[in-house]
Amino acid sequence: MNETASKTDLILDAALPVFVRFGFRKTTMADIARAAKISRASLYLCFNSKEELFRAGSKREHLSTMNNVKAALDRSGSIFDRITAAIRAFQEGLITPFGGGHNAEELFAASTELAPDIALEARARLLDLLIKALSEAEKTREIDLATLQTQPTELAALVVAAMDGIKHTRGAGPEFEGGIRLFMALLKLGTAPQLGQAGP
Amino acid sequence: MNETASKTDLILDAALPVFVRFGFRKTTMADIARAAKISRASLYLCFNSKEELFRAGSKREHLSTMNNVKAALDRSGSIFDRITAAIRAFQEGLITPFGGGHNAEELFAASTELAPDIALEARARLLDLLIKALSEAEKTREIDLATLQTQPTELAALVVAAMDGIKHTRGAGPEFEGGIRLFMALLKLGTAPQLGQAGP
DNA sequence: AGACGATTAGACATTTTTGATCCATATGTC
DNA sequence: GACATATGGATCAAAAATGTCTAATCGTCT
Repeated sequence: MNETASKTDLILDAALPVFVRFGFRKTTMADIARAAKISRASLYLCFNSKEELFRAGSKREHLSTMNNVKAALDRSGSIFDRITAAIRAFQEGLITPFGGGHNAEELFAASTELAPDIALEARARLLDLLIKALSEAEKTREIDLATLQTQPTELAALVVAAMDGIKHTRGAGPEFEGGIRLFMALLKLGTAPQLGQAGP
Repeated sequence: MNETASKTDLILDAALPVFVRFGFRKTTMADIARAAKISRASLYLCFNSKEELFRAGSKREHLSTMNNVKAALDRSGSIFDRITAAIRAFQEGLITPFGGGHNAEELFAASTELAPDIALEARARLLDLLIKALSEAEKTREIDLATLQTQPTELAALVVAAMDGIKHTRGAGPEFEGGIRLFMALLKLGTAPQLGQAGP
């Protein structure tokens, strides 16, 4: 099979916990090589720099997370439950693994500084998936956007913004869950289809 | 009160978890200063070097642990229970805090390399306390060393050696507890007073 | 055995970080 | 004001990290 991909994956598997434990700055290529049980020289055969390695890891993590997000939206259930699950997957995939603590901030900073494109692309894709889900829900009359005089694109942006705001102000634990639940309840009320308004 | 002592204690309080988390090598004076919420310059007003700071922390930790060991031996109960508790206190005080993992080894190495006198003195004191406890137990006829044809000093040395060996071969978790329990049972049998042999 | 690619240890120059010191400037305290 | 103490920043030597390179080693294949 593709040996290079498998090799880099093994390295990234070993590197992730090291980055999580020590942060980007305190993690050395020697640390990663030791964790991956290869030599430092071999590390540079797969990745040309520490930054490139980190970017690859960040990309893989984002891809994996976005797959979970998409799966959550594709499952059955109400549009609200699916969006809630998608948001939870997004948060757990990109925040929780960096176990809340001293390193979380430093790692997040490194991510947005060294690989801003990856993080931004993931956000764009999340927005896109939400727009698609909301559009379909509107077509099937599960939700009604006429009351709010809005569109799927605008509403999806609000959802993402709310997610960000809730995460920022509150912590990342059960408080975040509560905030999301409240917001989703609000969304449900605002988009409830008006019975007997379907047509003439 | 003694302001310098209190100040250094505050610094050591802040430094210990940093050392535990990152190990000696990866911990910088800037890290410690940040954790203690003082400036690097102030740090050097209390400790002349990183090594001196580490030694002070190690010494304080050893003192605290040895107090617990002494307390365990001074409590009531059989000599075997008290020795078992003392050994457990010794292990938990100097090993467990360095949460089992990557840093434990590095920290232990730093301790025996940067402050070998402190560790050795603690061991000597442990031996001394055990000798005293065994001597008193012999006086009160709780144990009988005649069967083994030995003395408190020799027996205490064996206890320490066994503790070391068990810790070294087995891990530090419940396996250590089992090993100690077995050894103490052996010790109990070997030192059981011979009934009706007290004297003419 | 010999050839081959992959992997490695190790030396290396360069850049970055850290340890440690110093000073000029706050920040209170008497 | 006089005094002690804390701080940020400049500074310099020492240590460590990055990234490159070469020679040696290893395993595999024929």
